[in-house]
Amino acid sequence: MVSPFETDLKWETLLKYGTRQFVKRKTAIYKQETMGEGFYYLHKGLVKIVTSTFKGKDRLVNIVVPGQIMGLQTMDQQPHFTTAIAVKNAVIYHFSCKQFLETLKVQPELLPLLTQTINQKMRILLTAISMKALTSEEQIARLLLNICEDFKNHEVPLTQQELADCAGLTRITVYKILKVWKESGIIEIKNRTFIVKRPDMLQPPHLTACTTHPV
Amino acid sequence: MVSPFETDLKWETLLKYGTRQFVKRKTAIYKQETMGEGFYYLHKGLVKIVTSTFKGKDRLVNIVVPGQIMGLQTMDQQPHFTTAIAVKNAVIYHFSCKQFLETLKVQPELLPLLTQTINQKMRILLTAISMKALTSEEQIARLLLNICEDFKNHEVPLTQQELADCAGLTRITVYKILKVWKESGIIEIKNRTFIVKRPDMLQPPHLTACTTHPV
DNA sequence: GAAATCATGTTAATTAGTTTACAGATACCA
DNA sequence: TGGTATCTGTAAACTAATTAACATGATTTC
Repeated sequence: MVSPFETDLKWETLLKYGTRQFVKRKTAIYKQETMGEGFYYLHKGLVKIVTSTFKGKDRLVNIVVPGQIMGLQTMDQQPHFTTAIAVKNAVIYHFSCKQFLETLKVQPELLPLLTQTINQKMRILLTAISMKALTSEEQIARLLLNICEDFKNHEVPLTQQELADCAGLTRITVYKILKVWKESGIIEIKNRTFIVKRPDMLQPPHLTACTTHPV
Repeated sequence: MVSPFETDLKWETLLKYGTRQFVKRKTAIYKQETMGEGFYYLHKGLVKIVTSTFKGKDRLVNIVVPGQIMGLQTMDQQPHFTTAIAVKNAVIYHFSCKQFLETLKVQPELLPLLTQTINQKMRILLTAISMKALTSEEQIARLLLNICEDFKNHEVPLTQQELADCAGLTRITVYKILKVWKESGIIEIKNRTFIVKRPDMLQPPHLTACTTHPV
């Protein structure tokens, strides 16, 4: 699931404590089950957070946009329970947990920032769970809307497979739905990126009219 | 989802800062969308954490057993995004966020306790998401195993409907699966509580043999 | 610039799970 | 103690989504 919430947190002020790293597209920043010695701030680029489910199928749980934090799980000396992969070349800052905890002691006003960030992640997960009560069509509609909001423009830099992984559906299902939307002019597909032309048509009340089945 | 993890956190040492409350069965401790001024420690009883999904269907996201914390969302001055309902008469301790943050300033060694607790909740949510990759039969199997582990005995104090709400399935589906398991002696149902007789049979490799469909 | 890899387009068959509907059992309350 | 409410048992029909399979088009990569 993609964050339906704004990022107005101020991690930027802490960048001086972090070490900058450059990450190439398709490279993992951290991997599920491995131990990490800190967390990351995304400065530029785009990162997807995936989790390998029981059957080995990946599930895309979160898309991290610049200004956001990832990998906080290691604050707890626990292995990562997700994998972070750059979908665009990225610039990240790494923070050591130990050092962050030290900083926190002298600057306790940072704590709200931490709890806010964690709560946001928690909400994202909970939203992903709630989404399962919707039809696949509604799920993908909300997904696209959230992504659009995140990117401020209406381009969606995800493949059909990734969209499917977001919602826990198959690529075929996603394809069928997108096809209908393409035909009715809600979205446009040109060289492998979607552009949402009519976000209003993806809003809940409008959706019922669209059926995923041929007449 | 029910916690698959142990609780060896030491919130008990902080009880002196909390105010004790008694909660009757079927009563809400806090409600989704309402503002809360603190979080809760469950001392005795049993509490289910539900979230109202988009279609109004409830989803049971977590079962809180004694020794655990609930309602941490309000640390962030945000409304609760879940509802907590006692399923057994409960004794809880309420902590004011403000006061807890003050305590944290003088006792920074409490921070790991907080991050551990939050991480645990996060893991629970993520597990619930991952479960969707499994068949409904496997989901319910894992659910029962987790619940058994949580309660240290093999009795499951949930209705079929609640099990269904845990997994995001319908009661009929749950019923069908339980029926097969009952017939093959894996579980026993007497006056509305399940007892898991053969937890081993619910382990992944064994499960494939059981079909939910009549021969 | 050719080969290999990856992403999309499309169909048909299958199936798992939902919906609906109702009867019987058990608990609760007052 | 009776009545209401809640929970379980069960069947049949339906449908949405999956699986499987293959063809075409677009990028990487060497």
